[in-house]
Amino acid sequence: MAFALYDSLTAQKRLFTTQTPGHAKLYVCGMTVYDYAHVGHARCYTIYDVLVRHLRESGMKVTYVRNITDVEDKIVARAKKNGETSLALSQRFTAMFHEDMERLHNLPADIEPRVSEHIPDIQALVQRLIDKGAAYESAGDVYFRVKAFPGYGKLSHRKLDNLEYGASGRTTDDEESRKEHPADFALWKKSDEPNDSWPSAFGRGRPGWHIECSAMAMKHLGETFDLHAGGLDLVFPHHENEIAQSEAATGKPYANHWMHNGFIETNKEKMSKSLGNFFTAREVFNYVEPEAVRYFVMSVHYRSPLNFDWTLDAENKVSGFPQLEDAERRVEYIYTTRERLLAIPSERVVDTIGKTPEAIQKLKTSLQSALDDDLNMPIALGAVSDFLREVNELVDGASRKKGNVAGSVLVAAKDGFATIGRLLGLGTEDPSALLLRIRARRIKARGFTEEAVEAKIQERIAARNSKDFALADAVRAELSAMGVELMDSPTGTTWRIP
RNA sequence: GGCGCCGUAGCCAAGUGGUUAGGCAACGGUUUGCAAAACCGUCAUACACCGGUUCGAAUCCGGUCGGCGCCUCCA
Repeated sequence: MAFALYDSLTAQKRLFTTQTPGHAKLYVCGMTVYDYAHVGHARCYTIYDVLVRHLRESGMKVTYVRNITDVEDKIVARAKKNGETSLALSQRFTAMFHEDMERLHNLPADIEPRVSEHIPDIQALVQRLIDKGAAYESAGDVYFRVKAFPGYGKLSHRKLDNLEYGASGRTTDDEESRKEHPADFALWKKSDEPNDSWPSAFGRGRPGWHIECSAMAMKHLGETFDLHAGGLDLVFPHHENEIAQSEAATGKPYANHWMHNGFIETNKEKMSKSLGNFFTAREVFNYVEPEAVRYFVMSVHYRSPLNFDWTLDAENKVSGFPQLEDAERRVEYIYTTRERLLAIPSERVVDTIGKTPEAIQKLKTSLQSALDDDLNMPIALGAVSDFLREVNELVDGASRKKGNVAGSVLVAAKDGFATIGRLLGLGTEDPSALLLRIRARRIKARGFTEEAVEAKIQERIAARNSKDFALADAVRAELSAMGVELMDSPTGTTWRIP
């Protein structure tokens, strides 16, 4: 395996290597659980899911650590507002997060450390930094001394002198006055929130904003591990600070490879909580299959921005998501094709070794080489398209008069779907269940019932049986106006909503 | 002010020194009582603009225009 992956630290694509041969240790920054996962989170964790799947398919053992940030100001604030404890709030949203991930077909992380369960580790790391002179106490807070770490800025490729302090307008003068240098950042914050602060050698308080990831990553993966990943917005300051505090503490390299995914954008703006221009994943799941979101995410390279729009109805209510609907049609194509393949009757399968079409034969190689090249999922989807076309062609061949398919080719096609499922997490559900679910949702959205459609179809069948094609066509036109498309086949009439 | 990213056919989107990306839409065909689905073909000698390097540039270099991100909340 030769997996080339863009590394944010060296700003170039380079071979992904592991410290322990055959064992990849990954840390992905997880969610702060005070709200539902939004579409941006869906993108991010789907990308890293494909990364993990790809490494495993390549024969690697993978330890995938993705934390849950359950100690944070926003959680405290939201819990207070709701009149509940931070723990109750964060546990609820952690469960929701897991649910969303499962619906997206994202595999669970191997280890999912929570900040609340690592307070002693965090405190020990802070103490270690104080002991080394890389951190200092100031009015009950503890700050990291950026001047103590010469490599500060190496990830985000910026120099300390060039930072425009307070550019975000979020720091307070009060806090600034407690720091030696404006770029110094808090490792421990003085606090006496009843359920959200802990006693420590440096006074009662809670962890700062970046220290938790360093503590948890090093605890579960060691002081140096293979890959650290997260959204592009974490490069600075979050990951920069993680490097600083970790390497200052250990004197060793922290992560050997850094990977960052691009944003979801809407109206050419980053989708973010602060701009309020976001949709939660589960809101979107009401309009399309979660797998359509997965497909959508994979349709663009992971470092590029991904544009996301929605349409509004006459009452200014959200009526749909065009890109996701396109993606859903592709997902339907995957399932329709698999359904057709599985429906080939056994008498059409001949017990011979046939010539397997190239796109079926080479599917796995194509997918792996696409992913080996900086996790190029659009190329992988291109290979999937080629594969599906060939599968349809062989299904067509098998259903023609006197047509058949060689058993070996059928096996290869089925294997192809299994590979797509394992590697990309697509096409793994029961085809007819999924297709019927989509249809049911769409007919409902159009304001009709399945029963009404079925009744019309019966009407048309009667007309056809009596060779009244004018009436049959009239019914077809009527259904077409309702958005229903009929498909006549030797085994009966089926319908769909395109 | 500093750092960085992007601009590819009607649309989405790969590629990034010479060789088919892929998808959607549209149109033509095979098939069908008519359709749909599926498949085949066309659209496609496209790469923001201006210079330069090169036998050869969408790709490298310089500049211009347009869009975006980060510079202590974000995935």
